[in-house]
Amino acid sequence: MTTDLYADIILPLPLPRLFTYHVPPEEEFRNLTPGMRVVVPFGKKKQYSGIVSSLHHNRPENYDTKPVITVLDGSPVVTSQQLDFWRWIAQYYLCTLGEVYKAALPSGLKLESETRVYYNPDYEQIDDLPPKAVKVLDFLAEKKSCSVADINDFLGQKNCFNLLQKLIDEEAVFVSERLKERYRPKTENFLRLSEAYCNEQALHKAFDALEKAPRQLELLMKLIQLSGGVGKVLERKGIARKLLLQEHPGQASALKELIKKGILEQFSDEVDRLDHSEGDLKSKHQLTDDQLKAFNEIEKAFNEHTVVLFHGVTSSGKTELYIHLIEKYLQKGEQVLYLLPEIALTTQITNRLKQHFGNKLGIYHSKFSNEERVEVYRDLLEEKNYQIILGVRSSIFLPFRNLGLIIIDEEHEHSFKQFDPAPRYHARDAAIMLAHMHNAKVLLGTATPSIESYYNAERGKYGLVKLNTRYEGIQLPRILVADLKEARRKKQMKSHFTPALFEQMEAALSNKQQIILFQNRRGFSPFLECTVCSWVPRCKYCDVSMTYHKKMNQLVCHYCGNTVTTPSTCQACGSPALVTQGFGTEKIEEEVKLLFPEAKVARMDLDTTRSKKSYQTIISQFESGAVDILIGTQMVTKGLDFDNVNVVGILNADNILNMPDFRAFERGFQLMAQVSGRAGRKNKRGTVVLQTSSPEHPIIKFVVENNYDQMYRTQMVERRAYLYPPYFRLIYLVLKHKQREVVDTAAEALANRLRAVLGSRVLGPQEPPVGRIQNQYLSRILIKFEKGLSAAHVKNIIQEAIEATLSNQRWKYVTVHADVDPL
DNA sequence: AGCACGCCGACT
DNA sequence: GTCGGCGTGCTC
Repeated sequence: MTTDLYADIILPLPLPRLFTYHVPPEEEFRNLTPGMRVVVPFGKKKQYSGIVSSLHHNRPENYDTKPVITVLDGSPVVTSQQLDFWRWIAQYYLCTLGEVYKAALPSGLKLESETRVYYNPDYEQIDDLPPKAVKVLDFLAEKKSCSVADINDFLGQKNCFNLLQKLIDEEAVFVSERLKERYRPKTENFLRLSEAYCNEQALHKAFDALEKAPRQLELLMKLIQLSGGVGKVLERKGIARKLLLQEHPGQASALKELIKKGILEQFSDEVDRLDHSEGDLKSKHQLTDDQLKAFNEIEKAFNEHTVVLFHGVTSSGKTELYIHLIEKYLQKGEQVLYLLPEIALTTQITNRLKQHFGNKLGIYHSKFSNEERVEVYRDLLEEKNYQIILGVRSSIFLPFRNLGLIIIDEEHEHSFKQFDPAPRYHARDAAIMLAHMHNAKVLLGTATPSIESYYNAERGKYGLVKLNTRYEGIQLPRILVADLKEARRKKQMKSHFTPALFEQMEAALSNKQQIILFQNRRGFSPFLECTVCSWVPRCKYCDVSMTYHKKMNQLVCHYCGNTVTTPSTCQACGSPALVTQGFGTEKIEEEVKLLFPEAKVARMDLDTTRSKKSYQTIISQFESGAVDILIGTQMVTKGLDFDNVNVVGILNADNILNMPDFRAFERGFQLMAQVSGRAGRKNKRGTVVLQTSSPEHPIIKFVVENNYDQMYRTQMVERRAYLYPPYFRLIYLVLKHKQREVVDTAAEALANRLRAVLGSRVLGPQEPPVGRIQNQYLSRILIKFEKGLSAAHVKNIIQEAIEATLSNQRWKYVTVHADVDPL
């Protein structure tokens, strides 16, 4: 123990430990508290902004500490409750705190270290320099400073390091690490009366003076009007320049004159990027009797349970019920988090909530810019406007102070689980933990509960409330099963359409009704194939065939993003006979256009909805009736309500059901039930045509009967028999290395080590479906263990086994990551 | 994960 | 002879 102060810092790195720095005695660090951001040196020249995890007086024994350089905050940006939550995530999902930090803070609050190069004005050239160096020096002399990347760009080469080193040795330039604050508040120009004119008398004088300048007078009058009258304008609150000129376009010069005369003054101020406008707050609808009954049951269930599963059929008006519930919590002064899967967060739902809650509603979404996300974060931190957050997965990391309720809509959705970068967390499960920490309630809402949640509800861990009637008596759609095998045998198929679907589409089009076609593209994306030798183009870095994108005439690897232009000849045999295989939404779109040349067709999938705007455009086009047929992937199933859709076509149910995954049937049921729910609105019963080669498949039957319970029971029998969730827990361990041989032996060694303790609960190692990604070979171990075994205990065993295996010189450079509760 | 150091092949 | 490839090891 010393009197010196040390800080354990969380750095945004996938390193397992925290790093200890000493805190200098200066005044600046007097109020240093866990949760504040600090800048610390790391390695030879890097600087990072880290989060103070804890402060203590224990001097580390084995190394000298470096000092904390600066504190970035006057008060913590991460609350102690959040830190506890981070620690739980890291421990439960077997990842580092640094990885959680990276995922939890909007990148605008994470600083980036950037090497700056500065020109030395005192430099006098003595030796001769190579011409390139002179060029760089001239460039720098003009700009004073720039980044290393800028010099590379300027020279048009990849690496200028040697050149730069020479210049540094010459003392012609110097470099330093400068941290760049990435978040800049947005500012706007405002106008107000200048001090000198800030009384009625002076104002009258101004009016007189402007007698001969009607435009300027007009502007002044407008300013007064916008301020809310003469009395108000004297308060000098400031009116946005933009707003003032909006009504008097082209009068910037008149405005300039007013400023020059000293009547008005212009100043800039920070503005919110987010819309706080109240709009017309609409009062909520009355709940129907059935909804009200469900509402009361939910309230009652919350008395006994933290989590309640709300199983309401599609179109039962769940959102309306949520609104009533949210209001209750707001009245108690508590915050509400409303979680939605990424793809479901459409303007439809945001508008609806905005109408009810106005500026109390904050939206947190990946399609929002960094700045916007920082503003939501800061707003919550400072407890300003927002009491409800409508957000995606990552919004569980926002700094809630007083969370009362978390609604997780479409609870069954797989996109709540993060896959690729760690932390591989499930937002639903993590949110339940978060609720426990805040003593809040959780409502899981869905028409097709996940087996796990339904199981928890059935055995009494969660409360369960059902709502089986659709809003305004809308009938459930009629589901027709069309046999693909039979239609093919009888040669009745029109490309991918059975007669049944084709007829329904024709009928709908002639009745001016809309159609949604659903094609699940996963595992069936279009690729190129040589008709002569069957060669298929594959990614250079990954073990997958490349996906063909017609619009861009490119082949794209969906694993690493590598793109190449489509080859015109086969790379194996030189034949030009390359054809596309497989069909995705793009192919369907093309066919529909041929089959229904009169109809207007739109496509909605990952490719067409990259931006916030394009997504919106497609939806509003369909809403307005400008589009007759909408073709899409999963996206079309989520949270969209259209009034005029009468036919929904599921083009191929088999490729959902035939996925090599124990959840394939559950998923298939959810998907088909959800798509079907899009059919039929107010006064007409919709039709769903379900095309399949196995019409007798039990899941197809359950979908037709809308029989969730039966589906659940049959699935539970299988889950028990084959030791799957919810009876068992799963953890995947994925090993990576750039040599096949090294990963394989490492995985074998790790599996054996685990087997020594866990026995037959350890399966594999096995090469995953895609065995190589970005030139790294993969191997996977599955650990399956019964609910009775302590998960924490198993995780300890896993961590020790990984550590022990990697300590062997041979496997030193193998990386291992865990996927806890994989989907 | 970066990033530097260090030890070997292909170029002025 | 150097440039620059990537294997190895470290970061409080």
